[in-house]
Amino acid sequence: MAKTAAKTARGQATQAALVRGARMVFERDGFLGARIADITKAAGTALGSFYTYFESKEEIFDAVWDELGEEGLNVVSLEFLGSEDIAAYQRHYLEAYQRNARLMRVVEEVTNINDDFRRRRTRLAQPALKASRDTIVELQKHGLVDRTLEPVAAVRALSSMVSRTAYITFVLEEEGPEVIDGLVDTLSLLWTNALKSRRT
Amino acid sequence: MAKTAAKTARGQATQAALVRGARMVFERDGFLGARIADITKAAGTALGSFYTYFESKEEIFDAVWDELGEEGLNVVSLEFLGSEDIAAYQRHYLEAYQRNARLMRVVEEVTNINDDFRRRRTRLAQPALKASRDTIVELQKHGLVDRTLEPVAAVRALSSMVSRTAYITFVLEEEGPEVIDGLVDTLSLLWTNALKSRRT
Amino acid sequence: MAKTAAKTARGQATQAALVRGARMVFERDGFLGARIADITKAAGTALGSFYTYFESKEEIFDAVWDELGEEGLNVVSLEFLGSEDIAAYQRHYLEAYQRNARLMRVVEEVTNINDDFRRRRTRLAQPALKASRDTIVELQKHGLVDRTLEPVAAVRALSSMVSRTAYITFVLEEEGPEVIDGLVDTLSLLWTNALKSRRT
Amino acid sequence: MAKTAAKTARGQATQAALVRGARMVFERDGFLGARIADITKAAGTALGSFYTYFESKEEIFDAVWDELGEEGLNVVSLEFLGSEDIAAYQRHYLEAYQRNARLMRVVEEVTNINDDFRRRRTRLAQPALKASRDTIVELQKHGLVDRTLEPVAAVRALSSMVSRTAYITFVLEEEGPEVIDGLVDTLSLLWTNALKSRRT
DNA sequence: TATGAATGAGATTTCATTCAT
DNA sequence: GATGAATGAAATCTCATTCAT
Repeated sequence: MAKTAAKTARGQATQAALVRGARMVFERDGFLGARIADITKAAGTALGSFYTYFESKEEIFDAVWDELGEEGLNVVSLEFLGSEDIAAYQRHYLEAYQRNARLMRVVEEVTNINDDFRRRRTRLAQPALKASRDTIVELQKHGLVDRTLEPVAAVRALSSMVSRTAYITFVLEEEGPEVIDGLVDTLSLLWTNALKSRRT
Repeated sequence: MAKTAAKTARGQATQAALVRGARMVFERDGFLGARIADITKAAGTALGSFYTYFESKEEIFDAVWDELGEEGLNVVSLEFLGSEDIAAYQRHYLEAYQRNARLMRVVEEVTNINDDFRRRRTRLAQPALKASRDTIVELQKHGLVDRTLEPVAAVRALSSMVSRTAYITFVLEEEGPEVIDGLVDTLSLLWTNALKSRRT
Repeated sequence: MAKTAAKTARGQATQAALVRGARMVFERDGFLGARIADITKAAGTALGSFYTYFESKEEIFDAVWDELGEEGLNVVSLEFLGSEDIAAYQRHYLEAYQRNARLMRVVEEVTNINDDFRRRRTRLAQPALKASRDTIVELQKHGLVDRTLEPVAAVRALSSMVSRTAYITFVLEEEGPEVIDGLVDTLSLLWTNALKSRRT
Repeated sequence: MAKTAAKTARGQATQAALVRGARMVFERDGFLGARIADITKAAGTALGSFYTYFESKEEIFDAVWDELGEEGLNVVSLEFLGSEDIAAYQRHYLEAYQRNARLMRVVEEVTNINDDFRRRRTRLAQPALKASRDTIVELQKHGLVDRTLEPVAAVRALSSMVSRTAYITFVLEEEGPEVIDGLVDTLSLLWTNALKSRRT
């Protein structure tokens, strides 16, 4: 993806500084508001050096997003539904979201602006969504989840519920980590209840 | 909002043509992709006429959004929770979303780009959100909704679930109206189950 | 000059309203800052009516300037040099300048922008300047004015002294009528002394 | 003042070329008539390079004016009144004015158009005006200048006389350097006579 | 005559990207 | 590799003037 995989130590340092600077500027100014010149300034490099490592603003955003990828923020998984770790999983997700709220705002911005990024983000989410669906199907077989639910739609609905609530809470309302406990309680309860099969 | 309220019939026709043209161009090219010149071309007016009626692309987008406002797409309400009309309400919402999917994509785009618009949209949603919360509180009093749920968080979560699912289904996946029946079934069930208080 | 000499009473009223409105707007916004639309708004007429009576902003400025012409502000005359009315003449000039200071600022603006207006203004000043020169020459013959002075240069110098001092005082420093007495004293003295022939 | 102080020699050369080009274009077309594109064309740079060094036409005009500042054209000083150098000082001023007549026309244009520039020009003139006033006061103490003259008004009047005469002669009438001798004679005489205290 | 909507030429300004050193 | 100056395409916006009613 990156134009050049920096080979020398000096090169690697410059490239890393650019990614760090880019994250800073994106968080402060948004994607559209960020100018290449701002990024190189924040990185302490010359303007021209940007193009030694990246072809465009989109590409360096991808690099920033990659660094974030390991936080598990790309998708809300339902794989833990059967286990007792549901709450723990949700807490983990919400904490990561809150920590990266500024950047998540930009991720939403770019998703709605750039088709390539949207496709990439969607693609990356596929495996987790498929696993979630399989989990639902499995639980339906065992009568632990309502059998009238359409599995794919249910996955979309529940992961939307969690991710969008995180967006509203941490991006729009800019709440801090102190609200997480309450959120976990409410979301876990809704999630569990929503799926649980009823014996009339 | 509009710079000038056209006084003559001719003026009103031009203004209306511009709003119509703007909607067309926004749907086709997105907000950022739309150029003023494209809008006037679509409206069949001279470039300068745009500025007779609007001060900026933002302002004409507001006008387009106003026309959409009556569709009830600004917020998912929970006021019908207690009644038997839940499914009907959801069907109505989803049908409107599907009909306006192209524009809803742009609404999301602008929301993530323009702080003024975001604030305006959020402000408009407040009354419905408050009414939804009151409904939840009321139902909790009567034991019809789980009392351990935090009402505000629950409203956010459930309305997020519906609106975001609509976004994924009709904007990202570009599904047609034929999927609405199945969606209504699944969403109603999840929504009802999620909140229903359990005796055990 | 004016496109149309309004013939009907109604037309004359409109034309007069336009000139009045133009003066107001010129004083408030300057020549460049004045837009035709501002002028018609101030005059209470429709935009299009402007072009019934005037061909351009320059032309209506000429009309405003004409109205001012009778104030004798176009040139500082030295014709009263020989008489005892020097101070009275200067007082009259300074009072008129102070009364019309806002417009005189605009006159200077237009003079430096528009060659046609500059030529017209210069042309209008010629007779008074010639008369002033003749007066000087006459007084030199009688030994009342220093004979080594070059008459044309002297006229330029002394009328400049008065008009420019008025500009600095009333336009730049925005002084009120209360400073006129002191100014008249100083300017009269300088003027008289400057020219008076010396016996030594 | 300038947006960027060019760091490399190449940059400094470009910046200097722009200022040179601007002066050329201003002299030829006036301030309003000058387009940024004309300036860059005259400088032999790309349009965009203008904005590397200047934010606006006003700012580059300031730079041109700065270069002119050293000519002493900003204000007519009366500090040499007491000495025998009066004529020499006036000659120096008039020669500089004649040399820069084309630009002085534009300076007057901008002064009447742009409030910021007017303020800046006025501010720069203050020290010399104060020194001139002090000189007058001093000479009055020694009985060398008429004591009934108001010093500030006298300074305004006499410097106006010289600067405005220069404007009329070199800008409006476009006279060449050959008229300077005559002018110096007349202006020196007027100036000296005007102030000289009379015993009678 | 009066009205006010329509027109479009023209200038400014931004900033991603290239390139010479 | 690093530097930062140079480039120019592209889009916005203004407003004098025209024109249909």
